[in-house]
Amino acid sequence: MKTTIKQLLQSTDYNRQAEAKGWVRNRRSSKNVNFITLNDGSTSLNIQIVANENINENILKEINAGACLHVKGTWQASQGAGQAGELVADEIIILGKASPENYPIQPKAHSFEFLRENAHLRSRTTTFGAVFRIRHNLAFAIHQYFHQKGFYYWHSPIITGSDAEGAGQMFHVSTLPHLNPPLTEDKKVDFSEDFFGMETSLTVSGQLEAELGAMGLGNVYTFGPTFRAENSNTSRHLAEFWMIEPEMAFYELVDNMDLVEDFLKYVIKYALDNCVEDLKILDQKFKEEEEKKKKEERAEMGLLEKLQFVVNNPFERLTYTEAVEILLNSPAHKKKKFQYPVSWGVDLQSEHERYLVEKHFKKPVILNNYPKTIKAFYMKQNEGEEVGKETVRAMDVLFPQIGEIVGGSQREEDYDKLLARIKEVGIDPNNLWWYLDTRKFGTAPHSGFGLGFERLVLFVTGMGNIRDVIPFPRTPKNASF
RNA sequence: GCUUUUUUAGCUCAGCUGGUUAGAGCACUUGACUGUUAAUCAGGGGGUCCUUGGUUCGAGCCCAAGAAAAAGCGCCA
Repeated sequence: MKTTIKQLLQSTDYNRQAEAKGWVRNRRSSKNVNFITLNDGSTSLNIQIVANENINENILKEINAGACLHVKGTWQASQGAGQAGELVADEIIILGKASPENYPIQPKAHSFEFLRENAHLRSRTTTFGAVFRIRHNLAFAIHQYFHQKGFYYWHSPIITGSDAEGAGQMFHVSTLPHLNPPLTEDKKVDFSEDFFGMETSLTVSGQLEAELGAMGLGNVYTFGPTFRAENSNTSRHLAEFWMIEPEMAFYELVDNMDLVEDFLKYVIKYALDNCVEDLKILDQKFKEEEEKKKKEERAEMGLLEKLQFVVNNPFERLTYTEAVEILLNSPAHKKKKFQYPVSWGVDLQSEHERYLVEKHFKKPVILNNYPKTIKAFYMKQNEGEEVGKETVRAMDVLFPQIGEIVGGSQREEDYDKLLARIKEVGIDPNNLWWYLDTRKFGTAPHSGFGLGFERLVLFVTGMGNIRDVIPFPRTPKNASF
């Protein structure tokens, strides 16, 4: 097995033979000595290779940024100041050349837009190396958290025949010919001729299937790709993203809120404990980006400070009704600063959520018990409420800068109420017979939530655009790589 | 999808009121330099000014249409 640069850098066992393989970040030369900065992705830190006269000049010429090297030499304490150890090369083998005139990644700061257009190479940069290592660690922490809690990883299908949740426009999945597909008698596409014998799409949510799992296994979670064909052009939306959806039998809304808070704190703490080097790099990058902004638009905390704060402070919990009260009494409302008017019953806009999180409470907020009319059909209806003021047991977790990071609810377990609500919103109950069956046979109170994985990564890395926290982003008009 | 902004060298950008041969830093290249840290110093090469059409004696600059990108909004995770 190969030794990584991370392992070598941790070693103080000097004056021994060692090897390193990686990609050249930079080469500096003077008359008798060359210094090569090499990185293999195992850590954000680079290793310094010292190449003396014994290395052939023709080989040195091919050691340009981007080239891949295998270096054999002596690991020794560094004579220079920037690093503890350095690898003095006896032999350098060029595994892969990189033409210096064409290789796009230079040893300098590039814009995120440029690197997005070079997404196939951006994992070789310091920032993106850090982002993707943190992304991995967060994914691992999520699995570890649920595993420790006795949850089962439940694989909900990616191709689905149900268009029930109404979470967004769906991508169709079909093997029928685009031109002249088979038609039914009333001139519609005849999906009975299609691969699955029915109209199918990519999933917009694994929740309904997760509920089925929870009704047998108790506590389950999904963690998989999710697809929404919405023409959303923002720094917080992707057409293909990864979502975590735990679903728990015998959880009431308050248990759901307890879980989501504990869960978010756990995974953020995991990153703080296990991604120190990478977070320091991003903390620095965050500082630089903030300095470009106007003073009034700058964040109050640095990245590391913000993550510590979230881990160490309780989230604010309040009902939708209380939130509306706060908004109505806010100076922003009185001075008519809100673009969208607030009143009980309207869906809160980004500006309202931001006001609550960033101005009023200055901490993560869990909003709960929303009006029934603005939430999905499967949410549990509260009882004994005034007509026109009915609420459901929904909860959204709002984070500073990100907005809604989690949406969840206690589910309606009453068969009659659920069926009535399904009909009310215009869904054909026949399409959801399997979902309704869980309420028919041994129904149980249960709850769950959905976490947008990239929004979590966005928050933890402090990056500004969700397209920069997934290796190959899919957005409207972009499916390259 | 809507609003605003942007598009000039490989990258990041400047380009005045429309006026001769479009500039800078970095990168690249050649050379110098006894240990550098995005090394430094000196020389050199490098342009479909996003596209199409228009106005004008003359357009990187003005007008129109289109494309792409970014920020904000909507939809949401």
